[in-house]
Formats: sequence, structure tokens, C-alpha cells
Amino acid sequence: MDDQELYAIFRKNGYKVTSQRLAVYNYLISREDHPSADEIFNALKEEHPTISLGTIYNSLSVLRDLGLIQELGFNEGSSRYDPNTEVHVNMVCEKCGEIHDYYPEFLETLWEKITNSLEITPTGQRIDIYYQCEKCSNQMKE
Amino acid sequence: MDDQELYAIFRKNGYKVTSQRLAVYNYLISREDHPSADEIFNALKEEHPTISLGTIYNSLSVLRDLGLIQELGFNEGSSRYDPNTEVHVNMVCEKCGEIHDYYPEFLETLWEKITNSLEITPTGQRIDIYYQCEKCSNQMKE
DNA sequence: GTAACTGCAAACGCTTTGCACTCCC
DNA sequence: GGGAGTGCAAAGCGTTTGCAGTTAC
Repeated sequence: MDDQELYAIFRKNGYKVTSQRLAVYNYLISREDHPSADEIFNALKEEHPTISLGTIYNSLSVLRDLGLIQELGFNEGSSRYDPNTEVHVNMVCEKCGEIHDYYPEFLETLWEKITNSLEITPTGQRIDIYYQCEKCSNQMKE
Repeated sequence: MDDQELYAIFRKNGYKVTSQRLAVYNYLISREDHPSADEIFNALKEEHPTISLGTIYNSLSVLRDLGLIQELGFNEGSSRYDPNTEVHVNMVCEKCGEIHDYYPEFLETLWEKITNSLEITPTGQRIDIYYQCEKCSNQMKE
């Protein structure tokens, strides 16, 4: 999606286009993992020295309402933001909390088999697999 | 699982058996949905008038460490506690937050197909489907 | 021009922590 | 008897809210 499409989505839904919102979205899609609000805040400070954490939360909430990102709540610590709203698996390291997306073969077909039996229409989904990433399981051995 | 088995699990892991911990666990398995710490607190007050919210959190944390329950974190509001740690689907109403378990046909087989392709061994999983429950979608029509 | 947004700070809600007292083993 | 657990209150932390000043349109 280019910036023009993004502008149109914002405006069609009555939201103004601001450099802060664009920066948050573009930062999210530039990352392979799924950062927290605070990580986004720290990353954007350099280019947007006056940006505030409140604005990060506001931008994330707008992007979520527009269906452009998914918010992932966890037991401990802060929420993580995933710019991918399609059916996919979140691989979550239970030690360091790093998250990346995973697309098993035939996932869509398998997921259809699961949702076909429902009488209702899902509005969204979340599939997590918890494990220990390579970095963390190597540290355990040391 | 009867209370004797539960006693053994606690003791084997160096935790003491207390009436509060048993009450929290037994309350959880008595429910079809997945309550929050505060709901558990309010439900147990009657039989345990002096129980505190801190103790509820302590008990839940012990039960989670023993692998007897799963803690489900969400974006908004409080965590929910699920006494079912097997592979299953959490049906989450996005309006009222009610959660109940769902077992699609062949879920285990389908899940195996997804996890078989992994090089690592998962330590756990979470599958949510978001929707609007009957009660909430009826309220929308009124 | 004006309604929406930003930045800042204060408030909020859920959860954890600290500590004296109590209870399990 | 001793250490872990409880109950209570205070603190902690991520997130939301309120408001004056600013910006998109």
C-alpha cells in the first residue's frame, strides 16, 4: 500500500492525515517483528523529536480502528502491534518476548476447515505458538 | 482430577496446599467461561470472607506455573484464566468479552499439520476467534 | 476558520510488592 | 518451629484522559 492509498483510507473515515500517524504505520511495516508502543516511541524520536507517547497510542488506536493493524495483548508487559491482519501464526518467544509471523503450508485451507463449522462469522482471529527462540535456548545452555 | 492429585502436584513442586488455592482452582473448573481475577475474587468472598485480591493473583500465578491453567492477556481490561491447557479455540465476544472454549472437528489433526512443519517444539499455544455473541448481536438490532 | 490532533502531565485500572501476622507441614 | 502463604495497603507500570496550543483541510 502506498502513502496515497493510506491518505484515502484515513480521510474516508474522517481521520486527518498527520505525519505522526504515517510515521507510526510506516515504522510498523518496516519491521519484521511486532514492537510495543514504547519501542515505537523511542524509534521515532530521532525523526520526530517532539512526538509523545500519547500520540503513539492515539495513532495505534486509529490504525487499529481502520483495520490496518492488530493489537496483541499479553499477560505481562505491554501490547504488541502487528501490521498483518491476515490469518497467520505469531511465533512468540516466551523468554525474550520477540514475535515474528509464520505461514505454515496450507494454513488458509486448514483455517477454513476450522471456521467452516461455525454458525457465526468471525470478525478476527489470533493464533499464537509459544516457544523458546534460538538465541534464548542457546543462552540456557551456557 | 481429584483433590488428592492436586495436593500431590502442589507438594511435588514445593508449594503448600492452602484452602485459597484449592478454592481458586475449583472455582475455575466449575465455570464454562474464563473469568478475570476480580470475578474470581468476588465469587469466592462468600465462602472465604477474608480472602484478598492479592491472594487470588498469587494462587493464579502458582496454578499457571504448575501448568494447570492458562492466562489469557487482552488489549483492554484484565487477563482471563482458562483451566484448559489442551489445544482448543477460545471464542471471544468482542463486545461483552465473554469467552468459551470450542473444539472444532479434527482440531488436533489440523493443529498437528501446522506444528509438524516447525523445527522447534512449542511450549504452548493460543487460538482465538473474535466474533459477536448472540446476546450482543441481538442488542445491536434493538 | 474550525474541528481534529498534538504534546504534556495527571489520572486510571490491573497487577505486583512489602510487611506483619498466620498457618501448613 | 520455621518458612511459606495470607491479607492489607502502597507502589508500579502500561495506557487513557484532560486541556491548552497547534495543524490539517
